[in-house]
Amino acid sequence: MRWTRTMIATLRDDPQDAEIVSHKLLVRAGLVKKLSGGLYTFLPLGLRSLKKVERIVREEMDRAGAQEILMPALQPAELWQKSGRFGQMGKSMFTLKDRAEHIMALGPTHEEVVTDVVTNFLTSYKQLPCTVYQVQTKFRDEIRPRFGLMRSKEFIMKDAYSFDTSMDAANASYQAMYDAYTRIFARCGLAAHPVEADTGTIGGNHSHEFMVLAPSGEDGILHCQKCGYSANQERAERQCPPVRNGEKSAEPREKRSTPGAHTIDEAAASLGLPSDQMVKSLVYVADGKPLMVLVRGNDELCECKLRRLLGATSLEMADDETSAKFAGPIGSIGPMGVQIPVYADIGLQGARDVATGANEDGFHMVHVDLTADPDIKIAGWMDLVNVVAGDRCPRCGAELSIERGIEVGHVFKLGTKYTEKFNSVFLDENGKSQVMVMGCYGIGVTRTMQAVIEQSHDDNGIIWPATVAPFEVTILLLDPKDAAVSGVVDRLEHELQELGVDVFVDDREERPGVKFKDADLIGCPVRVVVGAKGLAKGGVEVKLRTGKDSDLVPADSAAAAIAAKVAELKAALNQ
RNA sequence: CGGAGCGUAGCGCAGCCUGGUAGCGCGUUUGGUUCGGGACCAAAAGGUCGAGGGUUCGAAUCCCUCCGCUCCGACCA
Repeated sequence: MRWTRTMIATLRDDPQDAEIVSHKLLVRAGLVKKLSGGLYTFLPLGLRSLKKVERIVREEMDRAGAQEILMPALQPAELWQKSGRFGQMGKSMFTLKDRAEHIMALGPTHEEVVTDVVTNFLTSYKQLPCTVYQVQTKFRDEIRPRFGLMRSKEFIMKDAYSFDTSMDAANASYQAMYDAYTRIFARCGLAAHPVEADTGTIGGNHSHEFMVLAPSGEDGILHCQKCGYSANQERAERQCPPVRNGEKSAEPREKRSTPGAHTIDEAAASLGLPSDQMVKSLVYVADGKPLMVLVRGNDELCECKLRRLLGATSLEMADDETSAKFAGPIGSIGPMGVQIPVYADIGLQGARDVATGANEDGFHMVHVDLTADPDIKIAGWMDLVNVVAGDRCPRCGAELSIERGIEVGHVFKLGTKYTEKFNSVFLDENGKSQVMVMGCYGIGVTRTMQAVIEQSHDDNGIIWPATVAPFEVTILLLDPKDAAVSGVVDRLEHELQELGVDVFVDDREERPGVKFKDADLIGCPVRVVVGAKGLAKGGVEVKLRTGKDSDLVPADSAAAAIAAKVAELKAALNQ
């Protein structure tokens, strides 16, 4: 392909609306063009990379024994009502009506459709296990699209679904996908780390996310250097330090004046207590119902854990008015005598002498015994806190560290959540009807492509891994008007194509500096410079995007040498 | 949706406070000189100043409403 016949516009300046480096580069290198918030056109260069990621995904899915299918993006709402997710997904699902006034949805994911499909086809244990997948555009009405392709309203996802006869068999299918994912990301040149994750609205009981570490990542990942435990902050656990109780336990509770103290730190200072002997009491409203949560003074509540444990769709902190109505003014809340359910973090179990708000502005209560106090009713003890760096590993007790990550893939063990609702049964060896066990597996293909850039770039531009670069080789035609030079380029281009190399020629009538800068920006792995100067010295100059110096290679043997180099680069990633 | 910011040429921005001729850099077109890491000179094309309303003799500028975009939070591949 030739630059002058390709729709590429490289930009010198960073786009005004891009924040993270991969988003800037995506736009500057002319890979995508924004149509509107969360909606992007893939330009020729960007599409080529995207297709390469897709190809790797397909190869690995096929290798793992999955079959490619293609399901409709447009789906009847009834399917979603059947699974019970219509309300749950409602806000983030694009819905519309057809001319007969039937409510339709643009698929944000396909558990419902696929379960409906296979229920008709998979009727015997002899057909199982079965895994199907598709590469398709998904639609999600994101609350806040962000960072270019990272979180967009329309994106390309590879979604796979496995169906098995038993939990054990399902675990094997899960493992096969897990292994395929590991290979897919490695082949894309990405370091993606599997971490234990929250299953969210997809459901099921066990899942792993594949995370690309990056400061711009939207998730926190807790990691243990010692034993290798890794988990998304949304679900990470910890070994809890013992509760700090007072010197003299079980004294009668006592109200103390704490004028002006509204934060834990202020109250702790006022009472002369350490913050981990304080109890933080928070009033929330979950699906319209008020409740109270208690965590240690030095801990943060993890709202997503609370939401999951309550099974709530909406969850927000109560406003001042609501808080005062059911407990006390914000800043002085406590669990004594409240008429709403109170849930406490497991880290507070055994707390016999702690301090809380007194439900009265300017007062706190000390010597509070959470278990024995007759005025305190704990509806449930749950893991509710946000685990942070410095907390102890739940497995081995070593100190946890935290990093940011981009979620490029997510694998779920779903159990029978969907297959039961859709009555997806098969006949086993004994002719007995059984419900299939399901798993689902997603890769954000467009996001993966951007994650590659996020992880692999320098000040000059993108550094594409050879497997997913829009082109493997860029030839810079430095003196387009020189017939000898352009003759060499024509031949080299042709020879490389014959050898199966993706080659791109910058044939613009630009000064060399411009071409060098753009070549670095676009970032193809091998750069070949063909110019009068080089030819006079005896050949063409071959340089890797990652390297510093270029090799002078005789024009006649250049194609073979370059093709070998490309093959080597790809082999290193594909092993 | 809550909080913050922005919207002026394809891109990046100034002008707005203090109302009066629509401006700069990059890019684009033409001509010339250049030519190995984002050249220079000259000429040119390109604008409903996000939209609507109001104030005013006069609005990019002041006021109101709406829309869009970006950032922080909840959602997620």
